[in-house]
Amino acid sequence: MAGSVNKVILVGNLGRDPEIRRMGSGDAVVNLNIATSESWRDKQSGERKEKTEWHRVVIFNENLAKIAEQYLKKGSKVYVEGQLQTRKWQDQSGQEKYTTEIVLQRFRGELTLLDGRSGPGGDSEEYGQGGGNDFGRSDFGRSSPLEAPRGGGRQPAPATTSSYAADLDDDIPF
Amino acid sequence: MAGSVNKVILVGNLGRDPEIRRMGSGDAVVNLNIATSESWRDKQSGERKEKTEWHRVVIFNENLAKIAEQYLKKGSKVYVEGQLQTRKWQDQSGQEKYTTEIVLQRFRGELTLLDGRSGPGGDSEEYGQGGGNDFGRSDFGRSSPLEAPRGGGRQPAPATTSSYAADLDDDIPF
Amino acid sequence: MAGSVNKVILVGNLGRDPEIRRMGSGDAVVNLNIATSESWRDKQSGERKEKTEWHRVVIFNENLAKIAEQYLKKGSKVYVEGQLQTRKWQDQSGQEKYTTEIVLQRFRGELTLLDGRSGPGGDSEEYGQGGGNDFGRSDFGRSSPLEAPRGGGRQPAPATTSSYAADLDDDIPF
Amino acid sequence: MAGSVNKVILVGNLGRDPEIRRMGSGDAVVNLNIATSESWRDKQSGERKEKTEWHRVVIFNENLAKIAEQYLKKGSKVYVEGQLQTRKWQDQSGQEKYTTEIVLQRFRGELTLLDGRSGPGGDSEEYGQGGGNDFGRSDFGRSSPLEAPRGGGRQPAPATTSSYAADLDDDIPF
DNA sequence: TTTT
DNA sequence: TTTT
Repeated sequence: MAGSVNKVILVGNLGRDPEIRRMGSGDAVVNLNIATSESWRDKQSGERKEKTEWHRVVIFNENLAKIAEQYLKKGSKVYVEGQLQTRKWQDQSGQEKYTTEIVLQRFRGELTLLDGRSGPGGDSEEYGQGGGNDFGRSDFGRSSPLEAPRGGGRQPAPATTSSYAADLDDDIPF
Repeated sequence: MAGSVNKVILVGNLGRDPEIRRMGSGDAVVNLNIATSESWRDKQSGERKEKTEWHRVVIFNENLAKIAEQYLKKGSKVYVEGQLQTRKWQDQSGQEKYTTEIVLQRFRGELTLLDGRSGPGGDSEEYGQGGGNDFGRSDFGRSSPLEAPRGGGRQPAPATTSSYAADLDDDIPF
Repeated sequence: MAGSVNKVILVGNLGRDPEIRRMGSGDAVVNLNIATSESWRDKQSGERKEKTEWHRVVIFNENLAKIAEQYLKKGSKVYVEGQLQTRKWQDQSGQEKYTTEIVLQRFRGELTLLDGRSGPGGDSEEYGQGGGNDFGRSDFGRSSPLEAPRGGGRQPAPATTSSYAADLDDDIPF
Repeated sequence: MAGSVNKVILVGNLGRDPEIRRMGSGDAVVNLNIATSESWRDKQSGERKEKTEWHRVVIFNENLAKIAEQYLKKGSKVYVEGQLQTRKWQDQSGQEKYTTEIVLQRFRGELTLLDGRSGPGGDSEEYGQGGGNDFGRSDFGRSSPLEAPRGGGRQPAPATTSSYAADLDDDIPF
């Protein structure tokens, strides 16, 4: 539409382990079920109440899909940024259904693990020291591996996709 | 869930005039249909493509509902901030359906008109002079009218709810 | 300006305990020092690098100030939402200085504790069971305590300020 | 820090034309001065008040820099998404100063023109037809031009960097 | 310095 | 159904 923004920001916990599907192209697509909730005290009864909202997140972004696959699990607390998409489908009986999802497209979206210590079981020295389980705002996606990360002038070396992508193949990305 | 965030930010245009429903309590609930879209050039065909996403926005926030009712119309460009909620309902045939909406709860959410000149048709002197079609981050809601807007210390007079609430009763709030 | 948005979203850790100042009015104003950081692997050296950015957060919002005062401490991980404000001041030598802060005005902003277990030392049963250390998007501020939290129609009871405000006086708000 | 988020979202107007600097590498770096403001009615005096906040935005992202250079001008209304960075510098007298900016790093950030019709002066046919002055969430950056925009599976062709990057070289990107 |  |  020209001049539009479609952004969802969630901080919540995975209700179950990530679900990974493999596309024909070999790319992984990861689905997350994320719960957010609010609690309050009911004015009348004085009771504490809580309402949980479940969100369906779909990750097409390759880097983030890999990371989700490797490091997220049931209970993980994450920061997710994506866009809303509603798709139509038909159930077995031919009924039209609509599902709204938070989508992290290729080269788009962000996913950050917020648990104190969420890396791989063993927890490598890398991870322990290196710091940063912000596994990459995958905005960087698969940007040209030929592109040296010169950065933005006076900024210190910026976090480019290239380095993240490389990391994913040989060691822990955060 | 403790420590969760559920936030949607949209900038888009209304596909039709706002729909107003009156609750038993007399409160208005406003529904907006907002379009966001992205465009890109297809690599293969070289054609320009565009995909529009439609969002259903529900405003329970009283101040924002009034404002939406008065100043928004088909085509208006708005900034909306709310939270995702999915509700279950049954269609006429008893089929279970789910609808996901961006909800602006009472005292919650934001709604800002982004059109250059979007006030009421004639454009009142109030509006012309008053300035600001940022019709109030309705966070202020109907907070205590007994509360003087002393502000935050060194800040210049802050925009408090009180003043907004007052405005709503006697004149145009912006 | 009419139609403007000024929003900052941070997820980071406190570099030191909150600093509380008491205003003439008796209201508390809380300052937080929050660190965010990014890490990446340097293309040339192959080394892991990390850059930390420090943010100065000022909380005028009374509910959130109380909560920050009570439950945040050095190292706490928080989600903060506020607005950017730059103010001018003079140092001892009369030099003009500018400081940019993330401000949570009265009735505005959000503050959510993201640590797994961040409540008060003893940890009440309330807290343990009730869930929710999302201590209230303080949008609710001090909205009218005379206002029953009827909610937004079909929504389940919404989290209103009233209940939160009440909580703060007699028990743990989350 | 591991698990951090540093995000600024602004909707405001340019106080003056973009300032372009050319780096040694030939890359352009663009500075924007953006105003956001809030207005309210003073409780005591009954007067309308307004406070404007000025923001310094720095664009290192190459695509967005080009676009800012070409299409933004004094008065333009824009949506900007970047991150906070504070840098230290010395004025002529050797005094230490700090400046906080909203930075759009390479491959990062977003910039969307919100004016109804803000394209190039003459308004090319391309622009008129092409649609979309959402000039690309430059997340796409300069990602590999060898990467075909296959998209995210069932999604319709997604907006990939590739197409945007290509556009920038031969015609108007929106 | 913008915008309303 | 909007917008460009």
